[in-house]
Amino acid sequence: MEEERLVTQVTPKSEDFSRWYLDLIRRTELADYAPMKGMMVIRPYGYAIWENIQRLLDERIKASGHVNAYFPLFIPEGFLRKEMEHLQGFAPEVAWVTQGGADELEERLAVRPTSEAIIGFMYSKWVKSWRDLPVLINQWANVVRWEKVTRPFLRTTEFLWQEGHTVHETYDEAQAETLRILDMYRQFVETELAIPVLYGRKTEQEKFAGALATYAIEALMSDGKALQMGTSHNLGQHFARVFNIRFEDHNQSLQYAWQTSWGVSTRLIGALVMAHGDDSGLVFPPAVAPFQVVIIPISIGNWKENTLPRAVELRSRLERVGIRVFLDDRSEYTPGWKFSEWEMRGVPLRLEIGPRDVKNNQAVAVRRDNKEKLIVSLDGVEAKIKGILDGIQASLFDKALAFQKENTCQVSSYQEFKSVIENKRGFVQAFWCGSEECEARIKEETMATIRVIPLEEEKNQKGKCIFCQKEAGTLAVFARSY
RNA sequence: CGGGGAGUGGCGCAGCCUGGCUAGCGCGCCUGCCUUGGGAGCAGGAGGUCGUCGGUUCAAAUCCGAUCUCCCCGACCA
Repeated sequence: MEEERLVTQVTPKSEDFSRWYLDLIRRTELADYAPMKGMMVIRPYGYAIWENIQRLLDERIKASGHVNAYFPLFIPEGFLRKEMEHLQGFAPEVAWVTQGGADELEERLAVRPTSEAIIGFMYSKWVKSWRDLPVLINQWANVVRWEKVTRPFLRTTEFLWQEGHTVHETYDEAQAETLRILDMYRQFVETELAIPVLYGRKTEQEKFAGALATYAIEALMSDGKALQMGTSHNLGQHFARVFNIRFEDHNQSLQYAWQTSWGVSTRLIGALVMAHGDDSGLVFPPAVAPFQVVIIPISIGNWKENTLPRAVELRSRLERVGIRVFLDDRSEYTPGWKFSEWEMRGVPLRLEIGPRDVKNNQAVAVRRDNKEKLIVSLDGVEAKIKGILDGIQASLFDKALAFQKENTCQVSSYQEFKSVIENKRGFVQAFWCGSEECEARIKEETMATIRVIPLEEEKNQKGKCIFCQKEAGTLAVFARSY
């Protein structure tokens, strides 16, 4: 009880999840509101997480044969108009540049909401032969979507992301790439962010505007709502046909190319907050935490002479083995204040060093995830800390997985479906006949949408549609979502 | 974009209905002393043209209008 009162500037999570989320983000300095609608500043503590995400994901992107490039921020209106479904999907949220300096532009420029159009145009110039394929390019960029409703990290007018854009000879290759990336995202999110995901195909209603098929990873936040964390699209030949991306194949026949695109965004930071955070604040998995360890010297007596040097030494020992450490040697705050502060900021492991510890050649380690306290000898401390951090990473995932399992259920009647969505939330598996009407009516009546049709469920399933009772071959996963 | 709520020092709020003298309070911040193993104490101090623009009035945080931003609930979305 007393402990929960420590963080007085943040609404408790159990009391009001939405306010907890917003309070926490500002109080811990992940982000702050900018004065323009829907825009935010990602502050250094939040941006550090993005840099870790970038570094770790970029490694995976490159390891799978992709290279980085950069395309223009602006897209001529005519380019967006080429693919009708794409245009219709994005038109309501495109920001336009109509003027350059004092002169009105002849053709207005879209601030990219996504880059398929401009990249499609460039690819048509670069792809001529089967020997040019595959093209495997990724870009790290910002995009702008003029959304009606915004929320820090989850949906902002401008956001940062990576978008991969590939070109292939055949449908099969494009489809293989689409699924390979989906799996890469799954592994990345589960390994580095410690968030378990469901993955599968999106319905026609939910797919990317202009794609043949969209696949996504979806995770459950701790309020029981789902969050789409990444998407991978098989674009088919839609963009190739309108941008004329053609190549001569092995038989000297001219073919339209097959494409994919895929992305994850700064939304992942919001997911970290909502998936792992608790009443004491943020809880970051060590893999992406801005600081993995915070060292707090216990300031008693002439601690600057006796204790601080040991803390400094400990910091360099840990840094030498690649651990991100912050030594909080500020004398204006008490140790107790620092404990709470760094707990709120989600640092995975706290190391306390006081006179007792100096005498015994040890430190007191306190895990953020379970508040467990343990004495760690400074002999071989590097390996021990690494071991603890690995343990935290693993147990955060296990905890989130247990939560996901507890909050996933299969229902067989519409009554049950409505009751679970209304009261317990979480993922709800139910048979669906495949009709858009049933999907739409369910959404209208329950606010739940089909998050994914799990890959392994796509075949060999038989049941009755939860809504219309007709024969259904698809076991879909429904949830209310962000 | 529709419905509702809200903008007052960094944060959380009071004051507004019923206009009036120096715009208050808690936390935070600054200085000093003293403390420091779970958000210490005392003393002194700084900081606000009350979101913005306009109107009414002798006089506006307060009344009226417009506008910007935030939050909640819906329609749209990474």
